[in-house]
Formats: sequence, C-alpha cells, structure tokens
Amino acid sequence: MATMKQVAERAGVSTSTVSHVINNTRVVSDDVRERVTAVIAEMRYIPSAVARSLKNDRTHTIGMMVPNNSNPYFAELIQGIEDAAFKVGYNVILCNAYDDPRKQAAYLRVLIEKRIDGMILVASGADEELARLLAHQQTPMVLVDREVAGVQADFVEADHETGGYLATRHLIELGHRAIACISGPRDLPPSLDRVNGYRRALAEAGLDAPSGYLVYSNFTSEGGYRALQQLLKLGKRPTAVFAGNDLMAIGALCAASEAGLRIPSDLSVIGYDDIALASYSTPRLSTMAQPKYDMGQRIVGMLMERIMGSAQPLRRELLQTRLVARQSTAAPR
Amino acid sequence: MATMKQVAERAGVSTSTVSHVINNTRVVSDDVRERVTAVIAEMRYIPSAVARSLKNDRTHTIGMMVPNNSNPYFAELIQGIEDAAFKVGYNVILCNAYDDPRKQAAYLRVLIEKRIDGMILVASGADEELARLLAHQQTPMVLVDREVAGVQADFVEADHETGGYLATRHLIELGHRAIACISGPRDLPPSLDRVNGYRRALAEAGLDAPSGYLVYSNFTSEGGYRALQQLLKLGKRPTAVFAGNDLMAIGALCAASEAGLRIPSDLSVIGYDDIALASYSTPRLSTMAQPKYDMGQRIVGMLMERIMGSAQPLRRELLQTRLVARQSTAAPR
DNA sequence: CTGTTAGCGCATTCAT
DNA sequence: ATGAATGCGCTAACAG
Repeated sequence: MATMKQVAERAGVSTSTVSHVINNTRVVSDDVRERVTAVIAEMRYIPSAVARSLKNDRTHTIGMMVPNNSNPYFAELIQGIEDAAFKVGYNVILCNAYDDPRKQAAYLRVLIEKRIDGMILVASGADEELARLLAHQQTPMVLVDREVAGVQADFVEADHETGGYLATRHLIELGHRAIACISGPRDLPPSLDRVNGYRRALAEAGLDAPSGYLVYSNFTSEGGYRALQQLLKLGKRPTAVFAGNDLMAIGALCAASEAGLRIPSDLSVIGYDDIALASYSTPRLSTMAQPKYDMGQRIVGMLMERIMGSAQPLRRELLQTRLVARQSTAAPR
Repeated sequence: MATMKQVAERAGVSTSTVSHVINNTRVVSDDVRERVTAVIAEMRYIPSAVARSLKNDRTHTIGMMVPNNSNPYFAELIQGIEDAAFKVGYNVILCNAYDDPRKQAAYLRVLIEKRIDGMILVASGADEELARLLAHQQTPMVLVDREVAGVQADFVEADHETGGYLATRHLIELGHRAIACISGPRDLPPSLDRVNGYRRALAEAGLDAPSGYLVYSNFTSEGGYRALQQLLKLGKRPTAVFAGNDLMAIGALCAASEAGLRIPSDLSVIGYDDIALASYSTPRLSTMAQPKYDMGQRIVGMLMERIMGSAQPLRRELLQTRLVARQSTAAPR
C-alpha cells in the first residue's frame, strides 16, 4: 500500500505539500497540485486513517452497543443511526451484547482501545466492570432506552409509560374491559414503564385487572406466543391484549390463531415499536410506533455535539410514540 | 487518556518494559511486573489500538457491507458474523449500502482508509468505481450471495437454484399444479437462481407456468403483498406460490388473507430464508432455511485464513438450504 | 508558495 | 532482566 512519502518522492515534492493538497489545507500552485493529484491517482494512493487518527486524536468512528441486532426494533434503530452517522462522516462499529453484561464490558473495553470518538449504548444490564469502565471514561456517550446506574450521560428514549397508557386507552375506547398485558422482562425499565402506563389507563377507567392478566415474558415472538397460551388458560379470558413489543404481539397473533380465535373479533391485540413487518402481519398489527428514525437522528446529533466538545449540561430527550391503529384491534363482541 | 510513557515514568521503568508486561512478550521480573501492573490499574491505562495498528499494520477490524440491515435475513447473518468475529478478536464495522452502488463505493473507500484487515461484501450492484477500487486492492475479502464482475475473491452462498427447486418440488409433491412465483428483483442473481430452480422443478414435473405466474418484485413485505394482489387478478389463479424470500411471503400471506383466502386451504405459500419471524407468522410459514449461522461461521473462517496469509486458490463454498414445512403449505382442495 | 521537522503511542531491534 | 532508540504514516508548526 502506497504511502504519502512515496507519493511525495514520485511527485518531487515534500510530504507536507502532498498532505495539503489532499486536505485542501493551504494554498498550492496549480502546477504542483496537478502533479500530485496525478501521482496519487497513478499510484492509487489511499491515505491511512490509522495514522491520521493517531495524529489527530479522532477516529471518526462511533461504537454502538445493542442487546440484539436480530430484534427488528434494534435493527431499524441501528439503520437510522448508521445512516445519520455516515452523513456526518462517521462509521459505526456494531456490538451485540446478547444481554450478557460480561460480553458488554469486554466490548466496551475494546471500543475504548480503538479510541472511538463516541458511544451509543443500549445497555444490557450493568455489571461492576461496566460501571467502572464507564465511570472513569470521558468518551462522549449517549444512553438509549436504558439508563445505567452511576453513569452520567445524555439519555434518549421514547416515552414508554405514555406509550403503554395510550395503547391501553385505545383498547378501552374500543369498549374492552378485560384487558391483559404481555410484558417484556421485569428487570428492564422500558418493560416496566409500559406496564405502568397500562395500569394507569386501567385505573383511570375504573377497571381492574385480575392478577393473571399481567404476564412477563421475553421480547421475542416465542415469548409472546407462550404468554398468550398462558392467558388463554385463564377462567375469564381477556378480550384484548397489550403486548410489550411487536415481536411478542406477532407471537400472540400466532397463538390466538392456533387456538381458533379470530382477530380482532374474538381478541384484540396491540403491539409496540411498529417494526416494518407489523404492517404485514395477519391481520395487520395495531401498535404504538416508536419514532425510530427520529431517534436515530437525535441520538447521533446529541453525540456529535458532545464529540465537538459541547459542555452543556446533561440532556434527557423524551420522544413521543404514536398510535397506529390497524386491523388487530376492534370493539369486543 | 494515559499513555504508555506516563505509565513507564510513574513505574520507574522504560516503555519497552511496560509494553512487554502488557503483551507478555518477554521475561520480566515479578517485582517489576507487579509494579507496572499496579500503575496501569491505578492510572486506568488502556492501550491505544490506533497506535498499535499503525505499528503492526493490523486493525483487528473487518468491514461488513450489506444492502440493508433491516432485512431480517441480513440482520441474522450479520449477527452470526459479528459473533464469530468477536470470538477471534475482531470487530465489525457495519455498512448499509441501501442498494446504492455509489454509497457502496464511498463506504468501501472509507473502509480501506481505515485499513480494515478484511472485508465481507454482500454487493448491491457493481459500478465502475467499486470494481476499480476492488480490482487494485488486495484486502482479504469474501463475497456473499453475489459475485462482482472482475473481482477475484472467495465466495460463499447457499445454493439458490436448488433451494428454489426444492421449494417448488415441495409444492408439487403436495399435489399443486398451478404454481406461481414471486421473485425478487430481476437484476439480482440470487433471485434469478431461485427462479431457475422453480422452473426446473416445473419442467421436471411436466408442468408449465402461464407467463403471468412469474412476477418480479422487491425483497420486502410490501413487494410480496403487491405481487400477490397482482396474481389474484389472473383469470386462472394459482393454488400455490413460491416467494423469493420470507418478507415477501409474509406480505403475500397478508394480501391473501385480505382477499378472503384461507391459507393453506385456498392457497399454499412457501418462503425463503427462514427468518426468526417465519415461525410465528399466521399461519406459520413453510420456507427454505438458509444456514445463516453456519454461513456466518464459514465466512469469518475463510476471511481469517486469508488475513493470516493463506495463499490457497480462490474458494467457492456452496451451502445447502433445508426445507422447513410448517402450516402455510398443504395439498390443494 | 513550499520544505523541514517534530511527534502522535506503541512494538521491537539492538545494546548492555 | 532491562533500556535506548527507531519508525509505522501522517499533520502542522515553523522557517524560508
């Protein structure tokens, strides 16, 4: 791989001149500029970002840690972020923590070694190692969806409590009174916030939910499938279900269908996230849309401000979700 | 951020000694080793991979270019790759080309600047720039699913032709004779290979497909949805459909349902990929499973061999797909 | 308008 | 068993 020195020699100029024509950072005579440019093309010289980073103390790389890239919510979020980052000249290193705090800490360490300029963290639980690494680290960072104890950083999330509230309100307004909830893991704040919204809506409407109506599962289709099977065993079946994410809602749709229930006439189901496939499930899924694209934009925007050295106080951005009523919800019979 | 030099000073040793205790690369007295280790911990020193890369000419980073991370097939593939890479001490920089050859070329250039050790490319069309960059580049690379004209590199794919053939055979064996095909874009070889397999199976069974039975669309749910609507307008409706990927199959399921058709009694649908959600569509989707995890392992394995300097001839790995019969296919009435 | 030089943080050769 | 010195490829301050 050609180096700048070789280019300089071949063009009969100094490396600093080559550097300046590449970066347009000082005046260069047309004559010389042309010659250098020609040599660069001829030798197919491509500058080394590694050397440049060492010199400049900037890698133009950000790290993105997510629990699981296979969850379409994260995949879509990542895409928005990768997109926004590319536009401002940044690349993203993707890290799947698989909800394993140890793996997450190991990754974080590697990212710091690589001297990423900034970090986007959708945390998978926090262990000591993580907290310690983060505590003494001043790498610009924005936390998404999940705060980390003891870590001071900008934070972005879509209002889960209100989302859960609005989803449940939607069901109530359709006339449902027996409304169950399939929640994500009980140790994840976003899950709990959504459940809190669900509860608030019920309380406000003077409804009460039998204890069996709230079941915790994990954020997968299988989780939703099993949870609905469990709900269907109840003596008094719910007429509507609020699922903590679309994956679970789709699993619930599947279980309902296999149990011979018609959606939405026998059972209404509403999800959360509005992943791309929610528009094409059978039937099309009603859901609370998270502004994933907007979130990606803002997350990158906030991170860039920090990277550029903004010293403003920590920010918390609370975005709003939006009800998307499709075919999986209707009035009870 | 602390540097090795600072650590050395504080520990009262030379930088070379610090380097050696960190990398365990020469004998160091227990006394000194302990002292250095203590100072490292105390100063929270974390070595710079940037400087190390400049020196060693290795970044322990690979670039991964995909058309679109939001397609679950790619998301799951990425996950396997990222997983395998992590195990051997590599990170992956994710690049979404959005089927835009120009963006792809721009990304590639950046990756080369960053001196990635290897590249995994699921190409989005090839433009001149890409070919030129690649042609004169000896970065280890493995191509996935799509070859690039003029580029010599290892290649991995799951046998699309056989996959299409087996999917169609499955339908034929169930007794279908009017079998349509919803294909992906006509400019993508994997699409065409699957169509070829479809045709071969039909021919072998002595069946012919009216021209309207083959419709090209794009690899999204919406694409499948629209394509099925189009098929349903035909005078002689098919009794079964082979969709080029699961996203399209799920879109087709949605369209069929909205048209009042029952799956699989009125219409059988088989997809391709076996994305996680295929197990939980309504009804559960029959599909050709691509060995995504295995592919990820092999892709990374091959790439690592190249990175380690293996000089063996170019390889083509053709993995096999597997029929997963679920509830969306059955005998015609 | 252009060249010389120092140094970014580290690994490694050569001495001792 | 340890240290001094060099250079990886680049940018930028300084000099002319």
